[in-house]
Formats: sequence, C-alpha cells, structure tokens
Amino acid sequence: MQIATWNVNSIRTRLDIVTNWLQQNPVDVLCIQESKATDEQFPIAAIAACGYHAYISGQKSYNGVAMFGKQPLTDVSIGFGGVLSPELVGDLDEQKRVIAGTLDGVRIVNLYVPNGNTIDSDKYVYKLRWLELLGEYLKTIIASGQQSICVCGDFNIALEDIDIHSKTVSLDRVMATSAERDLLRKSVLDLGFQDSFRKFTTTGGHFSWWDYRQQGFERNRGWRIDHLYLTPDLFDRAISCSIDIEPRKLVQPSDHAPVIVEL
Amino acid sequence: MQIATWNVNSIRTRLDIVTNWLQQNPVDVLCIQESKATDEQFPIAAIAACGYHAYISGQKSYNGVAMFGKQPLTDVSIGFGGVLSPELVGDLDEQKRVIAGTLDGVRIVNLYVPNGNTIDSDKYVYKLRWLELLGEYLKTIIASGQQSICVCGDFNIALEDIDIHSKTVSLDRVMATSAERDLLRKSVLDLGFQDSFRKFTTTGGHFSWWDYRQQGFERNRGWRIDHLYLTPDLFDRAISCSIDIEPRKLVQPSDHAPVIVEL
DNA sequence: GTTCATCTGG
DNA sequence: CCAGATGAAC
Repeated sequence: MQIATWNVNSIRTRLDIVTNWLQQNPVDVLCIQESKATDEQFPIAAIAACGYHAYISGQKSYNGVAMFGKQPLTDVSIGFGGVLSPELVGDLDEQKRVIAGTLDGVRIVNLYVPNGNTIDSDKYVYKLRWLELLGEYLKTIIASGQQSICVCGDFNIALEDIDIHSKTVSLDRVMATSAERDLLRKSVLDLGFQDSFRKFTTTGGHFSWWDYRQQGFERNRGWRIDHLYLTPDLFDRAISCSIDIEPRKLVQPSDHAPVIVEL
Repeated sequence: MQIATWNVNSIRTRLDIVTNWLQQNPVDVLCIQESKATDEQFPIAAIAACGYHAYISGQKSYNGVAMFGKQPLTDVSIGFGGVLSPELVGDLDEQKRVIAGTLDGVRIVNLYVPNGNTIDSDKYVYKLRWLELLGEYLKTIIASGQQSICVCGDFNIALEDIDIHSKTVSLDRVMATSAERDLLRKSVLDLGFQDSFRKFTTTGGHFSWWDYRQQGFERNRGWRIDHLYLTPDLFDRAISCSIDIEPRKLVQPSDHAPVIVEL
C-alpha cells in the first residue's frame, strides 16, 4: 500500500499538476493539505475522473484538507471533533486541518499543522495548543483499539536539525523551536509513532518544502516538514519512504513536494 | 504605410498576444491604449525584441498609451501639454491618454478617450471636458502647419447607430449619447478628419470592442469605438481599413480588436 | 468577466 | 514569491 502526503497550496490552482502526478504515481491514498477551497469549490469531478474517491474538509481561502483513495475509505472522520468532545476541541476545529479515513485496516490521519507565523504571534500559541490537542486526539484513537495508524501531513516542524538546509538557521525560528519539536515528540513520537522517512534515510539534505522566495528551491534551501508517522507494526512493514521533488520543478508548482511511504 | 490601433487592456498581461500579432502583422506603427503599466513596468525589451521602437506614457494601474514603430518616430509628444499650455490643460493630463509621434511626415496621434462610466457620473463630465480640449489640441497641431495627420485610438464613442450591435441599445447610454457624438464631430470631424473605416465599409455589424460579460463576443454584441481619423490627403491615400477580430478569439484576449489602416 | 492594487497568509 | 479575497474600474 502506498500512502502519500502533499501540501498542494490550492487544489484548484494545482489541479493539473496533482492529477498528472496521480496518473504517474497511482498511490493508494493521497493526503493533501492547503486545498484552499470550500467543499462546493473542490474539483471532486476531476479527482474522480482520474480514478479516485475524494474525501474533503474545506474552508474559504485558507487551510483545507482532503484524502483521495483509489478504493473507498471507510470511517471518514473530520476534525478533532470526530474523535474528541466539543469541550476539549474548543476553537481548534474552526480551521479545517484534520481528516482521517481507513483503508485495509490502516487508519490514515491527515493533518495540516498550523504554520505559527512568528514565535511572538498569537498564531504560534495556537500552533502549540493545536499540537497539544493532537496528542489527545491520537491517544483516543489508540485507546479505541486501533492498531495500525499512519499520521501524515504538513507538520510545519523540522523535527531535527538535519531536516533544515542550514545549521545557521536560527533555532528560535518557527518550525525549528524546541517548544514545537518537544510537543511533536510528546504528541506523536512518544505514543509509539516513528518517522517513516528515517527508517530509510538517516542523512540530511532531504527536504519537502522550499520557500518560493529567494529561489529557495534552486538553491536547495529546504526544510523537511512533511512527515508520515507510523505505528510500530506499520513501521516494520514499510518498504520505502521518499520525497518526489519532480513536481516542485514544474512551472507554478506548490512550494511543497509529495512524500510517499510504501507499506 | 500601415498604422494600427489597439486597446490591449494591460500590455503585461497581453504581451505574448501583442508580440505574436506584431510578428504576423508587421505594421509600421502600432498605437496601444490601456497599457496599465508604469514606464518602469513597461516591457520595452520584449517590444524591442520583435523589432519595434517603443514610445510610452504610462501610469500605475489605469490608462497608459504607447506607440511602437518599426522605424524610429520623431517629435514624440506626450499629453495635451506637449502642444497646449498648462493653463488650458488643467487636470486633463493627469491620466495618461495622449501620445503622438511622426513617421514619414505623417503625424500620428494616439488617444485613449475617457470611458465616462455613466452619464450621471463625474467621469462623464470629465470625458466631455476631455473631448472639448482634444479639439483645441488638434486645432493647434493643424495651425502649426502639419498637414498629414492620423488621429487614432480608443474613442469610447460609437459615432453612428450602425456602430452598435443593436438598435435597442439605449442612446442615452455612455458611448452613444448625442453629447459625446456631437463633441467628437466638433473636435475631430469638423476639423476635416474623416473616419478611415467608412471609406471602405458603409454597412453595420463591424465592431472593435465586445464586453467580456454575457459572452458579448460570441453573440457579436459589439461596438465600433476604436477609430482612425485621417486628414483629407491621407484619407485619399488610404488603401484599406479593417478590424482584425482574430486576436479577440484567443484565450485571455483583450476586449478590443486591433484596427488597421493602410496608406 | 477581466485586470490591477491592497491585504492577509504562508 | 505565490494564492485568495476584496474593491474599483471598464
């Protein structure tokens, strides 16, 4: 089974790139983030036309997540509220950042972790609160008896220093702060999840996002912030995990590249 | 000698369409309106690359006129102020709507007449004031001894009813009011200029502008508002005058088609 | 309907 | 640097 995650930065703008990629890379499930489309605007028909069932959670302009399955997904659940009580969720489902579905006994959780803007901003506080709740969300899924889980998406966090192009990048910059890394460890890794990419590649210099600005991609000034985390059974099963930088080379690309795990 | 006029509705957005057209239609002079670019933003290099000298008068966002010459133009003059005193011009050069240059003894005046919005608006008053001053401008050029003059551009006026797709179009709509038509006659035709298009075509159903909305072009709901007016000597010399609707059929076209006169 | 400026967000 | 929303202009 192949599962991919890709922040497409607008599904409408990137529709051709995404459908072409799916034709070349017929993964079983593609998890996308930043669809930037309401459910009405989402090009379901075009996704269906290339052989995928689409499950979407959109909002106007910002955020938005979706899952495309070659086979139907079951038990599709939207938001933290699909699992947690409204009291616990509070305002953290207002932005559409969470969708989950099951294929062949594998629970796939697709996340668009808040960016956080700058560490002195409200958005950074929101990101930390969101990551805290993510832990509760995943614990609840595990507690429900679900064994095989893939938690993937755009985490907007570089877990380790080698996931950043340069050691000179300030470590109190968003996506690199210890507060974010510690919360990612506490909310995901400490529950038993492992980073599938690191089963196969232990070196640095592998990135999934490059800033549009200052020719970040051409200069390979990237960050590895798109991850696929697996429960131990799936981590053992994993055959490969790789980043496909080809779509990042196209004209009008997303700033992110897709990451694919094969189980 | 071939002279063309074309409201391109943003030279930057239409750059490929315009340069392709120039390659197919190597007119001696192309007069454009609504360049919608400052002089800094104007793609002079791309125009030079297809063999044309560019003379520009731009402003930010709106209006803007330019002339492209296969040979250099001489005595290039910008605005009414190139000919009239500042006291006479007043505020009517704030918007960049006038540029002129000479080729082979022919004075070519390129105009972007104000649209006028609605007849109850300040913009309509501005349009009438502007047309009034245009008369003074042309009289001064004639008085200077210039004999052969081509006054062309987007006039935003349908001179006759047959220049509008439908007789049911209200004649108190901007571009069709008798106030505008009378001023156009007084400021241009009464000075001896003649509409070159009408030397060759006396029937209706020939248009140079179609509204983007309601599939105006597909339904041929057009207006002939882009004109080339000639002094008697040039009118006699004129061999042809035609509207090229081909570029209006392309994707992302200007809402105007080029009009070409051959002398 | 289309373009442009400005704004927000990344 | 890129994307979407909004508002103005045509």
